Parts: sequence; structure tokens; C-alpha cells
Amino acid sequence: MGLEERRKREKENRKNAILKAARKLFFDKGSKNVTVESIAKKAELSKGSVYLYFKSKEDIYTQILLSDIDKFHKAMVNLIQEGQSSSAMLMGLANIYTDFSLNDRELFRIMMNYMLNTDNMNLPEEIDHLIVKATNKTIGIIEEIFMMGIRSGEFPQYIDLRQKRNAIWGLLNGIISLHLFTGTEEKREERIRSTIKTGLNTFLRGMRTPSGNGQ
Amino acid sequence: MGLEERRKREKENRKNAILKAARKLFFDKGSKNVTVESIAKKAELSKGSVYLYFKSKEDIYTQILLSDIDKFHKAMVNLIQEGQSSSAMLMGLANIYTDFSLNDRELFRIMMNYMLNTDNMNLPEEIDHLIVKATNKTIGIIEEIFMMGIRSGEFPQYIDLRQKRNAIWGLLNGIISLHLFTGTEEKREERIRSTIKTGLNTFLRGMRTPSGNGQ
DNA sequence: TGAACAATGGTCACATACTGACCAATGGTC
DNA sequence: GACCATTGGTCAGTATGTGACCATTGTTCA
Repeated sequence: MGLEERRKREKENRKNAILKAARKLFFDKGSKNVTVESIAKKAELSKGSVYLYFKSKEDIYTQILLSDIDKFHKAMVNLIQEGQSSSAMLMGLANIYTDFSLNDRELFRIMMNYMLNTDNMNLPEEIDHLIVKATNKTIGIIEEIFMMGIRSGEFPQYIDLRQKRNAIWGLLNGIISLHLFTGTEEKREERIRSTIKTGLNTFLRGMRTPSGNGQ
Repeated sequence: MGLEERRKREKENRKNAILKAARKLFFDKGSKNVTVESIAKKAELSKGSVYLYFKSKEDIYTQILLSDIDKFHKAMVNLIQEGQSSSAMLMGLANIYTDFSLNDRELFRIMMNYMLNTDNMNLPEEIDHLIVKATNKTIGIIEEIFMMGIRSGEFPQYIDLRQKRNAIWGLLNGIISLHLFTGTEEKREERIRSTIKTGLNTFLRGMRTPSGNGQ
């Protein structure tokens, strides 16, 4: 409750106001189409002040990405809980991934680009590395869930893990990007979620069906 | 949502932070025993900054008094509502007055001093005038409520208005100050409220009793 | 009683935070 | 390839905040 403390708190608040404004703008328009002036205006500051808190536009951008990647990563890691079927866990993962894509279209776009090997977007080394790591982590988690499903008898033993995992990962990214970058905002979230839900369920049903050998 | 607007807003917030801190301190210790330094500290500012928003300690003090007197005054004026018995209105007035005294012991003390003719406390002309006005207004309202009660037949016609009104006003101030400036904080509010409630009710019952002629 | 001292309202030179006109680089247009 | 519009980044000037200091007042104690 001291004076020093108050000033520190206010500094932090300013920084957060800028980040909040910038996140919204980057989300809406993509990094390239956002001016520092517009960030400043949205944060109710002058442009000069923005540069008191960040050393460049890219600095703002990367800090947002870093924090979002981190959030995403943590959400993924928290996924695997006891007492849930593998199918339920996969549906949970799909939901989290959908949340994330809706919440941060820009980052989703980047991750998609990585997946498609459309190469990097001139991102700093640090970000580049972390995105790859987050992506791999997610894929790894899908794989892990499958293995748990096999151990518990929910899935057949002889499925091709890599193949299934890639199919799921592709399904998610494909459905989301299809809806996210086309059409109107109208009921977008609803459409994505229902498409993913039925698509994933169909896929899992296929895997659990003995007659199909899960292949 | 503009820049100019934000700065204005923040200025206002600073000022309010100082007022809030000062009100608490004045309430607890009385104006004389509060230092500007302590106000600044509580508001998490330096002393110098306090003088950016107020021209003197007295300025802070009077602004608080003015705003509180105004609030008090408005609450009193709002009292007279349709569809209530005069007794209920008087009880309402007593409650508001109790709220106020608990909330602003310092101002209550000043008003008591006026009533007792213990003379002024070197207050600026403006304040002095307003306090007298608020006091008279309150007394006037009590009188008005009595008149309504007479018109509606709730009270006998021949009561001595001035005498009754002074009795009520004295009762309220006496009970509150008795409890407010003596004893401990322990259940103070409860004690004040219950004493006022039964005291006022007894008085009103006496007025409505024909055998006693309301005198 | 009056010298020494403590306490505190108010001031001001210095420090920090904020602003927006300006500059340089970039990309688009004709 | 000259012109222009746009925009990331800079910096001199302004607004806001700080706390050591000063002047005054009241208190203590020899």
C-alpha cells in the first residue's frame, strides 16, 4: 500500500492497457495492418508513451504471442486428467483448441502456417522455437491420449498411432481454418464447435468399431 | 474513450483518492490531529502531490464537509414520501440521521456544537452558512412531518409543534452523541439504533394517547 | 520566562511520465 | 523515377509527482 508500490502498479496497468488494446487490434486485423498510432489511441495514450513501455511494434507483438503461447501450452498440459475416457479427453482438447483459435486468430494462423510449412513469418528466433514446441507438445498430447486409450482397452491395440494422431490434428486444424477464414462472423463459433463435435465423434466411433479394425 | 478524456478521468481519480483517504482520517481523528503527510501517505502520494489538487489542508477539509452536508441535505429532502404515516417518516428521519452520524462523526460533532451554541470552529463562511441551513432544514422537516400527522389525524390538533419538534431533535442528538463519544466501538451502531427506536416510539405513543392530551 | 526543540503546513527544484510534431524509410501510383 | 501517402521510431517540450527544505507555531524544561 506504499507510494513506490502504487507507481509500480500503475506502470504495470499502463503496460497491460497497451497489450490489451494491441491484442484486440492484432486479432482483428493481423499484425501488419495495425499501426502503433492506432494501438496508442485505443489504449488512450500517445504514440510516444507506447515506446516508453515497449521498444518496438514487434516487441509488443512478440510479448502477446509469447503470453498466448504460454497460456495455450498450459491449457494443453492441464488436459490429461484422471477418470476421463480418452474420447472425452480428445473432445476436451478439441474444445480448448477451438477456444484458442477463436480467441487468437492471428496466432492460430501462424501455427497453421508452420504446419503447412509455409515457412516462417520473419518471427524472432524465440517465438519461432516456442511455436514449434507448442505445436509438437499438442501433437504429443494427442498421441499420449491415444496410448492411454489403448492401455485402457478403449481403442484397439494395433492402431497406427502416428496416423491417427495426424488425422485428428488435421481434422481440427482443417475444420477450424475452414470456418475461421471464410464466411461471416454469424454463428461462426457455433458452426465450428458443432462440426468438430460430430466430426471427431464419427472418427472415434470408427476407431472403436471392431469391424473396421480401427483402421 | 479519448486521450484527453483519460487524463481528465485520472486526475479526477487522484483527487478522489485524496478525499477518500482524508475523509477516513478526519473521521477517525478529527481535523486537527490529521497531518497532510498522513493523508498523502494513505492516498499513496507524496505531500507535494496533494498540493497539486488542493490548495491547503483546509481546502480538503471543507470540500469533504461540503459534499457530506450536501448528501445529508438531499437525504433529508427525499424523506417525505406519500403513503407513509408520520410516525414512519419520523423513524425514517431518525435512521438517516443515525447513518449520517455514524458515517461522519466529525460533521456530526460540528452540528452538535452549533446546536449547543458552542460557537463555530473557525470554519469558512460558506461552510458555516450551509451547516446552519442543513440543521434548520432538518428541524423544519420534522415540523412538517408533524403538521402532516395533524392533518391526517394521526396526532392531536392542539400539540405545541415547536416543543414537540425540539424534543425529537434533542432526543436524536442526545442519544447519538451519548453513544458516539463514549464507550467502545463494540455494538455501538446496534445500541444507538435500538435506543433511538424505543425512545422515539415511546415518545410518539405518548403523543397519540388521548388521555395524555399529547402534551 | 525564554531558549531549545518537535511538529507540521506549505514551497520548490528536481525527477519521472507523457505528448505529438517531426524525420526517415518504405511502398504504392502514375 | 519523381511524387506522395503511410507509418515506425525519436525527441524537445509539457504535465505530473516527489521529498528535502523552510517558516511558523506550540511545547518542554531549565
